Amino acid sequence: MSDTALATTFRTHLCGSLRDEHVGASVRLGGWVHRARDLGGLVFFDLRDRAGLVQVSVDLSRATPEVAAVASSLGAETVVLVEGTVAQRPEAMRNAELSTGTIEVKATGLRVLGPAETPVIPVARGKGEQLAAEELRLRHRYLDLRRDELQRNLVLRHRLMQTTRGFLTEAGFFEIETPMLTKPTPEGARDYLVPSRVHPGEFYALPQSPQIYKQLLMVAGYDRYFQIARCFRDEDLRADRQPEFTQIDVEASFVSEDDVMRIAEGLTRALWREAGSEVPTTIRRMGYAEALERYGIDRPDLRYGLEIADLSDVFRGSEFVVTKKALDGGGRVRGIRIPGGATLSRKQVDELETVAKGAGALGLLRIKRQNGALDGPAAKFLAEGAGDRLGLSDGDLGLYVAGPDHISSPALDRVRQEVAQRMQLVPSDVNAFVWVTDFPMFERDPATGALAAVHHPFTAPNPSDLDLLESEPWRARAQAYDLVLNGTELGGGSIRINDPRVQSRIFRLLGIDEASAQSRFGFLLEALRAGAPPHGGIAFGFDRIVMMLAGATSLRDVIAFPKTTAARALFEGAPSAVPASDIAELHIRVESEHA
RNA sequence: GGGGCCGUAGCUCAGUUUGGUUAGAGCACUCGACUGUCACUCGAGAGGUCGCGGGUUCGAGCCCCGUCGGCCCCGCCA
Repeated sequence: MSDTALATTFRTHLCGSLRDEHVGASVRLGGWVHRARDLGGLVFFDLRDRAGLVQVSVDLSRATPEVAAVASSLGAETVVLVEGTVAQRPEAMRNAELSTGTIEVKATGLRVLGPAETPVIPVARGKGEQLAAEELRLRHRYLDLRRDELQRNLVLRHRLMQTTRGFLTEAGFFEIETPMLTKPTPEGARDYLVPSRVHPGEFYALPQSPQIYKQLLMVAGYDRYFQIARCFRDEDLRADRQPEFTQIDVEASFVSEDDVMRIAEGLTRALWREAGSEVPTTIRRMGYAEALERYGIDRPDLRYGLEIADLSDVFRGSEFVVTKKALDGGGRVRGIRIPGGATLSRKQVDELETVAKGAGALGLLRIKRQNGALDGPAAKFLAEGAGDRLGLSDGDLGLYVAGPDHISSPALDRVRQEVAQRMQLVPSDVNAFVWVTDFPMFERDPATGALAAVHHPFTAPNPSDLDLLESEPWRARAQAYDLVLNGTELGGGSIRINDPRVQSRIFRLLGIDEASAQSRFGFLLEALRAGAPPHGGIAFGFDRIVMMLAGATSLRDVIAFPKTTAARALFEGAPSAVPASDIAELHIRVESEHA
């Protein structure tokens, strides 16, 4: 954006974009006083706007009394109008840390446009000075947002948004908005509910995602749709989870999994490029089963090895009680080999065991090879020569979990991640993208034993597994895919069911009877009966992508006005109580928690 | 719903282990000095509900109980 375009009645240029080429020019600038240095007869101050900082100097002996008075009483964060001339700085007075450091503006006019109280949290921070507490940063967000770091993040967010629009528009997608006041959904995350004034006792829900609407748009023939959609989920927060968040929501008709993945890769490539990074030309794919087998998780971090291996055979026949019990019970013994791990102390390995136990494992078996010999509680129970099949080289440590896969996989996943972090095996400059495919259609609710959709109930089964749906539903694979980067899920999607008969079968399997399906998803079933093209799509977690590309550690640093971990907005103080009359009008009653 | 950490001057923190005189420091702020600074420098000064409530004690920033707020994690997030 050129300065000419940003010139206004008040200003001719932006502070941060002045350069040597402007030397001699008369300029008018508006901005915030970043920091002032009053030397007595000479006052310097740094003036800040969205483009950056520029130094302004005021020679009090030559200034008018009015200008001199303002210059010697400048408080931080005051908004001022500066008139002056851009001048080259003397050689020795240049500041290499500023992009405007070779010049300064010699002020002839200086006026306060917006007086400012001393900021309650500092905007200008000294080198090495701590950031104010996050609570205060959120409470006084307009001050925190003035900081260069947050401005950079939000500008990047803007650019990524425009890149998304540009790329998808170019690819033939239409940006179409869907309602924010929608129908509550009984499963999935908890809904944010909005009471209806006109319909006593009835509620809207804020959308958890525009899922059904985008399918309706496909039925309606729009063929390719996208939306940068705000979504809401009333669940507890995390550093990477906000109650209201933004998805890049994409859906297309007459597509296969490959088509959606190709489009998604193109978008990802465009986004990463906009942020100055590259995505490999081909993104590898890995089946869900393989991901769980080798990494213990469906979103593996492939920046490092430490793969999980099945060592059941090595332990089979051993009288070691832990492994024997697991193997006899139909479980397995799986583990990871840590090259050079024999140097880990007893205490360190105990801490890894705590991690494994935290994930549900009963314990963490350890065997190390030192000076050729195997050492560890289970080692002496191994049959002659069996230990060699553990694949441990001298100095290695093997860590094993015995038991059923649903215990050992998550436990080994966490151990693997912990080891990688502690032993600094995670390269900082590698982007390991992977598509995880062939998710199962269903999983069992551990409490009730009932089938639940892994993805969502509109996900299409793999055509070759259609016959398994009723007989062995847990073996049926879905046409679903997740894009994973460095162990983080960037987005996920699926081919949807476009045959109403298949949709009914899935509902039945999920224990949703005809009447309930009709009342909950009737409008979708009806639409599918009206002639639905094969369609599918994907949704990306936009905030999370911005966070990664900005190098931020919290979603709050890439959202202008985020909520706290208790889902409060500290600046405006939401949520808040409302007048009793407003509540009465909505036909609802508030009960005290301790009534 | 559960676990952990944190809350002392406007801001960042020390002081809490072992209760004891008037609660400190740096930055910011106010006043004064200073014409080449860029985290300006120098001198002086002002600034405190130790988150809040209750308890123990002759005495509580410090110990105990409760509560509010923030952050991190588990559960939860089709």
